[in-house]
Amino acid sequence: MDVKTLCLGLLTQGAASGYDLKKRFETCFKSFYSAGYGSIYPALAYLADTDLVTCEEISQDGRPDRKVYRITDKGRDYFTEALASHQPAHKMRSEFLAMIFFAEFIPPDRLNKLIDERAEELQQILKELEAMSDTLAKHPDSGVEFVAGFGQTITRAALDYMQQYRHLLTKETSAQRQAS
Amino acid sequence: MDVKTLCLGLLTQGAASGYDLKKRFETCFKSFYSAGYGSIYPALAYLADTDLVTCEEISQDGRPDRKVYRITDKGRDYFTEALASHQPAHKMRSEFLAMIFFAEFIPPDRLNKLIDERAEELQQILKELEAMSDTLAKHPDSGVEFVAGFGQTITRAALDYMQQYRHLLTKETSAQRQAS
DNA sequence: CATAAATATCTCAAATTGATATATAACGGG
DNA sequence: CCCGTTATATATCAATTTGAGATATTTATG
Repeated sequence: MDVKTLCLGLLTQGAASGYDLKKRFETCFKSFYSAGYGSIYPALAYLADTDLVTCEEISQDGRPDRKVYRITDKGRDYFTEALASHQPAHKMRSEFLAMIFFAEFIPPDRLNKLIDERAEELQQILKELEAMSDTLAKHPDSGVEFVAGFGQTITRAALDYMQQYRHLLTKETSAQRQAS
Repeated sequence: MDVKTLCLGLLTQGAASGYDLKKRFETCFKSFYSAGYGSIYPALAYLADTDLVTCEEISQDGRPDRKVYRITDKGRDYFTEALASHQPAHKMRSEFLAMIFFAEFIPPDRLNKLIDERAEELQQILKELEAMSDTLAKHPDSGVEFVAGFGQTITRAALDYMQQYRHLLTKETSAQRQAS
C-alpha cells in the first residue's frame, strides 16, 4: 500500500486535487499514515499516465491551474484488487521512544519536557479522532469507525501509560547523583 | 534521530559490527523503529569518516572481514548533544489500518484474515517485549524499562480493541447484502 | 495596512526501504 | 551423507519517501 494506491482509495470518496488529497490524508489518516506533496503529486502523475485516474485542468486566474483528478473504472478495479491481494506492512518510527530508550543519557528536565510535549501531541490527535467519530454519526462507515476507535484506544492507552510511569524516568540514578 | 545517530546510541552499549547492530535494532527497537542494512552500513561508513566511531577490521578465513565499530569520545559527545537538542518526530505507516479504513471494499473473509494475521503479529511482538522486560531484572535501566512497558501496554490495547470491535467490520452492510 | 494563513502546484537533495548479490559455516532431517 | 535452511557478514542499488523550499495569489486577522 504505497501512496499511489492510497491516493486511488481516497479518490473513491470523490474527485480531488493534489492539494485536497493532502488534506484528506491529514484528516482521514492522521495518526497512522502520512504523505507529503512530494509523494502525492508524483503519484497522481503516475495514476493519470496509467489511466487509473483522469485529470481535468481547471484554469484559474492568477493561481496555477487546479487539476482535478477522478478515479476511472479501471482505477476502481485496480484498487479493489490491491485491497484483496496486498499484504499489509506495519512500519513505525518513533524518535520519541528511541530517545527515551536512552533516558540515562538525558537530564530529568529534558525528559520531562519531552514527555510533556509528546503528551500534548497525543491529546491533539485524540481530539481530532474524536471529531472524526462525531462526523460518523451522519455518514456511518464501518471501516472508518473501526479505525477512528482504534486510534482513540491506542492514544488513550499511550497517554495513561506515560502519566503513570513517567516517574520511572526522572527518578535519579546512582550515576546521575554522582554527576551532580 | 536518523539511523546514523541511533547507531551511535546503540554503540554506547558496546562495540559492534553492522550485522550485530541490525540485531540490536531488532531486539531493542522492534515495535517502534526499524532499520535495514541499506541504512546501517552507509551510516557506519559516515560515522567512521567523521571520527564519531573507529573501525577495526578483523579478517576471517572464508567470510568477509568482520568490521567492529567502537564509539569515540567525540561520538559520545555528539550523541548526548543530539539527545539534548533534537526534536523527536513520530512517524507511523500502518498499511493495515489504511486498508481497514476501506473495509467496505473488502469481503468479510478477507477482513477476518487481515485481522487474524495482524493479531498474530502483535502477539509475537508482545512476547518479545515481555522477554525484554524479563532480561531487565538483571540489567535495570529506566529508559529501557519504560519503553518496554510502553510497547506492552499499547500492544495489549491494540489486541483488545481488535477482538472487541472486529464484528463492526464483518457485519454485512446493505450494499454487501445487495451484491450477494 | 501589514502580515499571516490558505490556496495550489511542483521540484529536488537526502534518507530510507526492500530486494538482491556474494560466500561460507553450521545444523538438523531424511 | 546430502540437502535445505538458517546464521554469519558485507555491500549495492533502484525505487520510494521525506522534508524543505520555490513560486504566486487571495483571503482573513489584528
